[in-house]
Amino acid sequence: MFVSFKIYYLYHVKRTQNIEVAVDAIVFGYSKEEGVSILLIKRKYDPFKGSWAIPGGFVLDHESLEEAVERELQEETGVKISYLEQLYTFGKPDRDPRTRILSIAYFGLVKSNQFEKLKATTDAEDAAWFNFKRLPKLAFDHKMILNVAIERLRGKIIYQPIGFELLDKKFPFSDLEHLYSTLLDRPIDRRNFKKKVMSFGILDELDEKAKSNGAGRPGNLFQFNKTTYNRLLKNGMHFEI
Amino acid sequence: MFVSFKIYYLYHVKRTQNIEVAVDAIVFGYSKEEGVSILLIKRKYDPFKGSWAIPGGFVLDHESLEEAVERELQEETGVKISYLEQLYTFGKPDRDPRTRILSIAYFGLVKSNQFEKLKATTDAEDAAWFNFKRLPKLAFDHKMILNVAIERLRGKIIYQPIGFELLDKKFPFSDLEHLYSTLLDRPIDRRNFKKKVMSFGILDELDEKAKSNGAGRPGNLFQFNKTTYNRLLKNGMHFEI
DNA sequence: CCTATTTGTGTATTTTTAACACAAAGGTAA
DNA sequence: TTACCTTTGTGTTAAAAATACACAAATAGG
Repeated sequence: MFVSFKIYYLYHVKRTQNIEVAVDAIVFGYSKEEGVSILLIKRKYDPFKGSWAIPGGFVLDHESLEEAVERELQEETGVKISYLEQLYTFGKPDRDPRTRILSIAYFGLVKSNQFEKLKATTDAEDAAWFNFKRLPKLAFDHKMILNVAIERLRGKIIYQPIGFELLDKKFPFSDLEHLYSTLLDRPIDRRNFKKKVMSFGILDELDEKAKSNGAGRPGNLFQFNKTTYNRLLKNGMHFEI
Repeated sequence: MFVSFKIYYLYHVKRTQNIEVAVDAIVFGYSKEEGVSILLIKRKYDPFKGSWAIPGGFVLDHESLEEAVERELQEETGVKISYLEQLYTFGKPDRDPRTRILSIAYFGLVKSNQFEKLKATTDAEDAAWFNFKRLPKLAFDHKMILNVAIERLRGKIIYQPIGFELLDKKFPFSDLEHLYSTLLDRPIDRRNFKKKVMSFGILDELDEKAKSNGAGRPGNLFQFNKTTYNRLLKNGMHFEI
């Protein structure tokens, strides 16, 4: 009788709910050759063993959601991100076949240099980048989550200068142009685009020339100036491509 | 021994986490007299007993997050919303003094006619509207949550026609103008504003005149045409004030 | 019927966006 | 070393959109 009460207490009073809390991280990377890509892991365990999935995992009791994201990403892929923001919380009761799992999805960007570095570790058989237009079949409701993430990235680069988080610290202007063109899926007029971007005054043009990558006239390298950006932002500047 | 195992199983295997899941609803209402207002409840129990707070509560195992929001709103305030979208998930480990509570905040709008109707029920001693610029002291981290919600509403009415969800089905044009002016906190040129809004073709001008509210020339009533809006949206129309 | 209040309406100016083409720099291969 | 290929850099003009601005007409109330 006492035992039953104890179990009842733990199960129904202290824990009235049966919902587990997880985070997922949709991480975008970019290179001129590979285009915009998303980081996925191959699931090592059931359900969906062997399927590709968005990296993520359960939140520990003491850590913040952002800490959970960075820990899981480190464990599963070894990747360090340069930009992170919350995307959306997916909470349908039956989105996981085992038990109810609530997932707070985050949306991350990695710099071009991190793009190649990938380390497969314990939790995942494999981790790899997939071009965002050629994604494999995905576990759970991850396909839908990715669509939300892609829409968010697409919408966001228009009115916030987060595209720079996908490039190296120093980059040729054409990389930025190519990134926007790929993501927005439309051609971009080089002159008009440059005119507009430079008009914000948040890009420093360096004296260094970009490396020669085969053929073509080498261009100057540029660098995003976050300090200037923040200052201008305070003064009411409005970034919009 | 068997008993310990059972408890261990329930507590540590089936339930490795100690996080409770709640939803909160930031509900906006509007009337020309009262301006943009937010629906709050007075807490009946500790912690923060007697403080004003955002309505919300724990998610039941079987219900979706949206269902939880609507149920809690019904229980606590009796208000029915006309627009609901997810706002943000607040997950800091210590945001509630009792135990870790994750809150998925939603953002809702009610039509002007619902604005007055308020019913205080069991869970809250009281429920009331507060002008969004004159908010009382709030429980938990609710102040911060409200700020996020206000920013979201402000940002959103610019590029999505959700302002109509705050008005009656039929409204005089000046109501819309006043709503935008209040929310964006800047004067609006009546002629330019009307020119732009009407250019989208999503407002039907009715033959009825608005009631006389004291003095002034009565104007026509207008009505948001959602069907037309959805059709135009598909054809690539871009709403932006 | 006079006054106060609110609605309705058009044009001119400025600003922003969009369209558009050719010369210069370097790499590579003949 | 030269000819060719690829890529970068640059300015003007036309069209579209945003902004600034003022007065007459309709009603309510005194």
